Amino acid sequence: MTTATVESRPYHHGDLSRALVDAARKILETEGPGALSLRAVAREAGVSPAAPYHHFKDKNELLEAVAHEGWVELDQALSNARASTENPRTRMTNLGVAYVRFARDNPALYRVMYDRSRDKDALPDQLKDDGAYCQVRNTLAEHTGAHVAEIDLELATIAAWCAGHGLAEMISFKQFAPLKEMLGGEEAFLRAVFEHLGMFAKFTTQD
Amino acid sequence: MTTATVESRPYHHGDLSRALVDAARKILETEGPGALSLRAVAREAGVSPAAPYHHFKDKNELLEAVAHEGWVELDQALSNARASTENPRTRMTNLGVAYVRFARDNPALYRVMYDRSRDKDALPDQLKDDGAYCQVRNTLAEHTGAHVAEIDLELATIAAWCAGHGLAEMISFKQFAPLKEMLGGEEAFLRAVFEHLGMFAKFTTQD
DNA sequence: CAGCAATCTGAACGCCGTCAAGATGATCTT
DNA sequence: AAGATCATCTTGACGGCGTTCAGATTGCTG
Repeated sequence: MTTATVESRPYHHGDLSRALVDAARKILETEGPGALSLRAVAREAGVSPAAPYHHFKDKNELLEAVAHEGWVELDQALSNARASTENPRTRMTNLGVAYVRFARDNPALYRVMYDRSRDKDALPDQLKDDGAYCQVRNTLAEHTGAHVAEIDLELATIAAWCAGHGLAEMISFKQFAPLKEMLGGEEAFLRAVFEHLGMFAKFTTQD
Repeated sequence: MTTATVESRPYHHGDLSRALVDAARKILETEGPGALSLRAVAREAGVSPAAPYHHFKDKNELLEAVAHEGWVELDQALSNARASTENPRTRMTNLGVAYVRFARDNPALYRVMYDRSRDKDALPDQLKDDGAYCQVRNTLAEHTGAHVAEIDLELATIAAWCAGHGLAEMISFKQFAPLKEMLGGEEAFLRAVFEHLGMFAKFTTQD
């Protein structure tokens, strides 16, 4: 038996680490973060409650693996958004929309990603090197040109990131439903909020 | 015996609801959200694990009471910030700084507040009537004058709120430490990020 | 094939949220 | 003042949780 996608070692199970992360993500999607217990993950993967401990130090480490996958996929979403936009004037807003849409489409995953970050008081390191955060900064740099100080670029990126995160966490709030309808849908609402931030255009004329 | 601050009825305990909320907040402050169990709260209040159920339907309802207190205190913090600033040019930024400072000074409480909101997909209703959210909108209205459409005002308020929330959740991230130091402290960093949003000034010249 | 190390199981510990049944004691009626 | 009533609190229990550990199982190495 033991037919499975072999990554590095075909163990008893095949590749239990992989299966556990998949099981966790399935539970997250279908039942939400509240139902994600280590025992439930093990159950979903068809394995005893203690088995995960041979692959992850504890529950937290499993969740970090899940969160890592989330960040990778967010990277890709932003890359796609950036590549698919020609007009530089709307590129930044499109990036923001793509960010929020990722969070809206994967709410439980997004929550796990930030819960891990908050517990560590740090975003994943790769974000700053070549990840999603860097995509925002580069797009911002394209838009503003070369006459902008490094520190201003950094601060504007942080500001944009914060706005995106805030909107991502609030986009589903009931209070915004009438406004969404008035503007013709969630997409339009999103775009409108981003444009009212005015942060990207204003940025260059700051001082 | 039974000497205690009587609110509506002097019960066996005195006022256990009050004591439970206080105990919960104490645990939140001293041990963080992870340590906040209903049993620990009961223990802290010197009462059996089942006692809380005569005052709150379940754990969630107790946390909602805690969150409610948090929103009230956030209201007050924003009121104070608004009242203490004369210069209308810096009023909006000061409001944002006060918001983030509240979150930084009460991280566990702030987290409970938003966790409850996310579970209900709604901010507390009073926010829209005369609470903190309304303070932001009013300050924004002062700043922009009367020639602004209602919907633009609303969108700008949402944008500001999202930015504040995002920054509140990220302010403690390690990645920002060097930038904080470079700018001369967390306060200056905060102010700089808010100013780079440029959202308030840009708002009037949007379209 | 023998031994070893990696992997998995089963059972246990203490903690959790919650509930039902009973004890306690304040209040209300008469 | 006495007794009934009812909100309040305790005790004890249930199942689920994260985690650990001793032991069974399995694939790899020599």
